Parts: sequence; C-alpha cells; structure tokens
Amino acid sequence: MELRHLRYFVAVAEELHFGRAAQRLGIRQPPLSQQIKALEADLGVSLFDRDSRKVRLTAAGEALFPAARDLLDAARSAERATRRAGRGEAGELTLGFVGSATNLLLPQALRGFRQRYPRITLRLRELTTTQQVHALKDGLLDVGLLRPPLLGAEADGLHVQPVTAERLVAVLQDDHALARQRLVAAADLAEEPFVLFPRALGPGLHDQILRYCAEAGFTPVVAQEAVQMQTVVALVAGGLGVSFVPSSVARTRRPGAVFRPLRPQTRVVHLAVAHRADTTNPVVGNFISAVIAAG
Amino acid sequence: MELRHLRYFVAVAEELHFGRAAQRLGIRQPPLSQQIKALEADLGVSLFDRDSRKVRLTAAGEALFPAARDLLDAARSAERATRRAGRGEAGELTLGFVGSATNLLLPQALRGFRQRYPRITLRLRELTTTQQVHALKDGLLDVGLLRPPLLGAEADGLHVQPVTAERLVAVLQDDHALARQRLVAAADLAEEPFVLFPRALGPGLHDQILRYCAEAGFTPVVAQEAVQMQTVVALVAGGLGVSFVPSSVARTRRPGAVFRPLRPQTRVVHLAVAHRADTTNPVVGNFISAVIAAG
DNA sequence: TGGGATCGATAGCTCCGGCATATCGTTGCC
DNA sequence: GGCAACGATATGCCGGAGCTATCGATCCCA
Repeated sequence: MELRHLRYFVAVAEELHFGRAAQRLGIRQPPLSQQIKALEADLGVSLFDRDSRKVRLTAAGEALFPAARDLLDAARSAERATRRAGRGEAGELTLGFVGSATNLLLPQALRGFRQRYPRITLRLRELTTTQQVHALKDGLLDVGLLRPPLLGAEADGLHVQPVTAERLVAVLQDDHALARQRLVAAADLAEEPFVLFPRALGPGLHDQILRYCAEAGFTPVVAQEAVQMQTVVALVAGGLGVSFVPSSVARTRRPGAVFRPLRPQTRVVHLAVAHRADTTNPVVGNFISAVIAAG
Repeated sequence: MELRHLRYFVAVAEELHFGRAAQRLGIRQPPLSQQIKALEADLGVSLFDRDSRKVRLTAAGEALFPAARDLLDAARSAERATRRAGRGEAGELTLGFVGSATNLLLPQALRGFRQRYPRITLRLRELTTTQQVHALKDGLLDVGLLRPPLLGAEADGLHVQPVTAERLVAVLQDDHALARQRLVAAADLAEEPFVLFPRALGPGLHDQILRYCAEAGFTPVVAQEAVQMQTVVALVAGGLGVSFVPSSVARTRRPGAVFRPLRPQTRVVHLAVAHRADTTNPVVGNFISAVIAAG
C-alpha cells in the first residue's frame, strides 16, 4: 500500500464517481480504476460496490475511509513539520549561558528569537564557560553564551563568535577609600584582598585578569572565590575584598558596592556565542542571528 | 512523498547505516541511497548528515523520524482494520428485533456472536415486524429478527430466512373454565374476547391467526390490543380475554396466566432473520450464521 | 605511510508499472 | 430501440525503482 492508493481511494470515496475523482486527481479514469483495483487486491477486500450506474462504499471501504483521511492529513503535517525543522523554525534548542549574560544580552536575545521562531522549544541551562565548552563538545548543548577567550584545545571543533564588547571595571565596597575617586588605578589595588571566580570556571578570562594585574605590577591575592558575578559583587559589598567585573554587571546596582572605571583600561572582554563547528542544525544559526541582533 | 520513502527513511534512521538498512529492506544499497535522496529533494530538506564513515540524523530528520514511525504504524493498523472489516470481524451492525425474540433466540444469538466477533459494535433496536421491514429497506437496519410471513410486496428486495419453528398455544386466565383441560379446542374459544396485537404490526402473523380461527369456524372478537407479547399475556392474566402466542412465550411463567396446546395444531410460526438482498456487508452474513447456530 | 577495508555516491542498464488513448459492456432514459 | 453515462478492459509508452559495477573518501593497521 502506498499513499497514492489512499489519495485515490479518498478521492473516489468523496466523489463516489470515478470520472470526477480522476479529474480532481489530475489523471484519467482508467488508471484510477486500476489503482483502486490494485489497492483492493493488496488488501484482499473490495472497497466499493460499483455497477455502471452508481458507486457505493462497502463496509470495508467505510472502515478505511476515515483512517485514510487521517493518514493523509498526518502525512501532510509531517511534511510541513519536517520542512519547518529544516528551516530552523521548529524543533528544540538547548542553550547554555553564563550568569552574567542574564543582565542584558540573554533576555533581549530570547525576546527577539521567540517572537520570530515561536515553534522552537528552548531549554536553558546556566553553566560556566568551561562547563559549556564540554557540554557543547558532548552534544548536550546546541549553543553556548560564554566568556571567551577559550584556551588552546578548548576551542577545537567549536565556532566562537563575540557578541558584546565591554571593559572590566573595579568593584569596591562603598566606604572604601578609593571609592571616592572617579577612576581607580589598578596599581592602587595591589595590596587589596580580591574576590574572584575560580580559574577552572573560565580560564581564559581569569588569565586575562591576572595578566592585567601583572602589567600593573602585582599579583592579586584571592581572599575569596565565588562562582557568580552577582555573588562577587555581593561579597565585595560585604567587605570581603575588591574585584573586577565586566561593566555590564554594573547595570544592576547593589547597595554597598560601587563600580569604578579602571586605569589603565583593561582589554575588552566579550560575551560570545559558541557552537560545534560541525553542527548542521539550522536552529543554531537562527538563534545566533537573534543573539547578534540583540548584542 | 510515498510510504515507501518513509519505510526506507525509518530503516536508515534506525540502523544509521545504509548497507544494513538496505539489507533489512530486502533491496540493495544504491537504490536506497537514491530514494532517500529523492525524499530529501521532495521535502527540500536534508535528513541525514553522512560522510563515508558515519550517518547521523539532522534536525529535520529528528523531526520526521517519530512522525514517520507513527505514520507507518497507522497505515499498518488501517490495513488490518480494513481487512477485518472485509471479513466481517470489525465494524458496526444495527439489529432490529421483535419483543418475543428476547425470550430465547436473541440472547443466545448475541452471546455466540459477541464471543466470535468481539470487535463488532452492535446497535439493538426493538421494533415490530412491519417497522423492521421499512427500516431494512431504508438502510436503517442491517439485520432484522422478525415474525414472517411477509406479505407480497413487503418481501421485495429482502432475504428472509426462518430460524425457529414453533406452534401457537392458547393463553388463558388461570381460573378460566378451559384451563382445567390439558388441551384447548380452538372452537371452544369462539365466544371469548381476544387480546391481540394490531394487524399493522405484523400483518402476516395476524392474518395467519385469523385464518386459523376461521378454519375453526369463528371470527375472534378483539376486545383489547397490545403491542408486546408479554403485555398480551399480562392482559390475559388480568382477565381481559384469551389469546394465542408462540409457544416460546410460555417459557416465562406469569402468575394468573396458563398456556395450553391447541387442537387442531396451528401451522408453525417462525422467527426469521431478514436483510436486504443487495447487502454486501459481510458482518450481516456472520451475524446470520450466529443466529442460525442459536436457533 | 601506504594499502586494504568500509561505506555512501554515482553511472548505466533493465524492466516493471503507472498513466495515456481507444474501446467495450452494461444500464438507465427519452 | 437508440443514445448517453459510466466503469472495465486492451494496448502501448515512458518514467522511475532497482540492479550491477565502480568511484571516492575515510579509517585502520602493519
């Protein structure tokens, strides 16, 4: 049995007239009669009672009719769904993101994407940069929003594309002596205890910070570690030390902490979208476009 | 798109290996590759990522895979259901029956039929013989259990087949003078008021009763009409008259009424199964076999 | 590092079958 | 009784589904 047989059968069952059904199908009447006959032979059942005057469904035909319609409908909708999936308009996307992307980039990107592609089911996972790198390579994640740079082998097999660019700023307790200055000189922080995220969470950015300190002539003493940028700020506000965070983190004000531009300026730090270089999932491309539009 | 494409697609998606999938399908690998390619072209979407080393589903392929399986399952079950319907093992049957068939024949026939053909949905309608004749001709009924004979034009286009044979017996109030006799002579009832069903409900049987009375030398005076045989017996028990009923009615004893064989014996009366002569519904034949087995 | 093995794609051929036209046989109707 | 309507049948053509042979790429291993 093929869908052709069902298409022909449904046409005849609806018209109850071979000639008109054939016309509707864009074929001639004899091949239609043949195909119906072939279907009947295949099923071992006669589907129509027909004499030269009228055509009627048999009991078996009555049984097949609704089932055949449903099958054809289901086939059509499967086709549509597949095409949509092929255009990246339907399906699923598992997205990783670092906590600091939730300030601005992630909500804007999600808003744009959901509006344009409402049929995509999004699964969101807050993960560190390092976790995202592994999850991307393991196929657990389709796209990651992370903090480059990725070190050496980390980037193998991944496409990483920067989306935002910002500088690091200093975070100080609000009653800190340096908080009265408009800018903070990095060298002035040499003796301060630091609050920083563990290197393992994002070695690229971590190294970049240490390098910056080194250029300012000191090695920061990490008094306290924290995973989230928000936590870093909270700990600074609590008097546990000072820190550097991307300037976008300063957008969410927190009592007890102040943000100050650094002198010299740090190199720009990015948020980037990453995905496997060998992905063919068109949803990935569509999502990345949305992120770039939001960035 | 044809079911063939889906069958091939599912095989490849399950095996993730064109060679093995082709083997499972009983064809060679090149035509399988061709058909998959044709399906992809038809859908305008690529379904597999494949190099000469490994085969993977694309996002579109992931979308199609479960839908294709479901479609193939649905097609198989539609085939089975159609074949069953063709053998009269599935579908619906609308059955008419006269009240007096419920004594013995109907329950036995239903038990046997439901056991053998559990997938048939039965719709039961208690109707008089005349109503069944019309409903059969109008296609509202597939089969009728009725009381022949059918008069002249009534039988046109119908097949009627007797199932049971019995004699009429007299029904008397239990304190009736004649109730003390083992047999009742018809002529002795000449002056009695009769309880009978209206002629319109079953003219054949009605005429047969009147003819029997005429042969016994009288014309019964109908003092009371009743539609159901059970009601006839109840009215007789209530003292409204005497009557004749098929002997099977005597199986359900009713206080106040007694049943006595008649002399001379009446001609046999039947319960019969009737259906349109032009029906092709195999369920009808199966049901009739069950009725005959029960009769 | 090169040769063999594996695997999907391609080329070229065959043949079945789906569709075409022409015609038949039956039935209902004026 | 002749015509019109309709499905079935006869016959031929052509596309395409499947075959064999082969290619090209990749992986493995000595």
